[in-house]
Amino acid sequence: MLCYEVLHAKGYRLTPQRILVLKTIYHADNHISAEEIYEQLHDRFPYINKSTIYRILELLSGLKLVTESNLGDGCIRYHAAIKGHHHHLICRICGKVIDLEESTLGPLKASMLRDYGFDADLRHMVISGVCSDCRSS
Amino acid sequence: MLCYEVLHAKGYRLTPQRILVLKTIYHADNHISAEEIYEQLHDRFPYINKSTIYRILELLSGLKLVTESNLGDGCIRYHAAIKGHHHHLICRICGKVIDLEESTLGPLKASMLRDYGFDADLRHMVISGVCSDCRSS
DNA sequence: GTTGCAAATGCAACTTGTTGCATTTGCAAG
DNA sequence: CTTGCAAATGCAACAAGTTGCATTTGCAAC
Ligand SMILES: [Zn+2]
Ligand SMILES: [Zn+2]
Ligand SMILES: [Zn+2]
Ligand SMILES: [Zn+2]
Repeated sequence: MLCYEVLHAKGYRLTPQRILVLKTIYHADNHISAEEIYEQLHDRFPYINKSTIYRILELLSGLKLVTESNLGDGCIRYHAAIKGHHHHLICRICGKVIDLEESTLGPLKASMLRDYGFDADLRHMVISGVCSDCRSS
Repeated sequence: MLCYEVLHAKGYRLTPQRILVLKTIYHADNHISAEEIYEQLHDRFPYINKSTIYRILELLSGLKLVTESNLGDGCIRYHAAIKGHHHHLICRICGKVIDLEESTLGPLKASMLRDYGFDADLRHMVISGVCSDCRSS
């Protein structure tokens, strides 16, 4: 897996805990929370500590190996960056989630750069609002 | 203050705690956190309870009397909606904050509506990235 | 001004996430 | 295969935010 090489190249150790967290995020169907990662791993490997999980997630996020997103359920959720980027529209009435291609926000990124010289990090945005079904009723 | 009328019109009681929280947010120079509101109020009115503050903020936010935003310092910060809306670009290198007029994201809002029928709530976005100064160095 | 009662608050226990520090360990060098 | 040591982890205490429930109170009706 490419992630291991990134860690090694930047001088970070390849510990069993880091490998387990990376595998858990990679194999998760959807976006997974720190708590869920901890629960899954602690069942099989009781020696794994909660604070270690949080520190590993902070590291992986800083290295951009995983993306963080706040889907509005009160916790940060993680996603393997290697699986690609995308955005979410979340309906605040019915909770439905619409996924957007990363490229959808290309014009926005370009206008930020042109007007403000600001290189916006738009890899995994979450936008709240009301979906078409809920608007018509 | 208009906020009181909104509360009354929707059938919510006008309690001393709610009035104090509204005044504190309105008179805050910048975006203020729940913890800061609690500290300021608890100094002068020791009977005020922490959980009450959090519940009031949740209510005011739901009624759109205040806007929530995560400026990346680990807590949600609040802003009086009556003072107007805007967006923030935050540089992840130097921490500088660039404020945007609400209208800047008008085209984005329009394209969400046109392409997905989604009425996006873009009143107070926070976008992370790298500012022009930090990019040139 | 009383009264009645649902709404709001205070309290305390709890959950979730963070931090400082002692111990352990990945891994590079010999 | 050892050794050395900075990096990483485990632990326990802590901070921030949430929840259930008993008590209090805003306020509308009389
Ligand atoms: Zn996503
Ligand atoms: Zn909906
Ligand atoms: Zn703001
Ligand atoms: Zn900068």
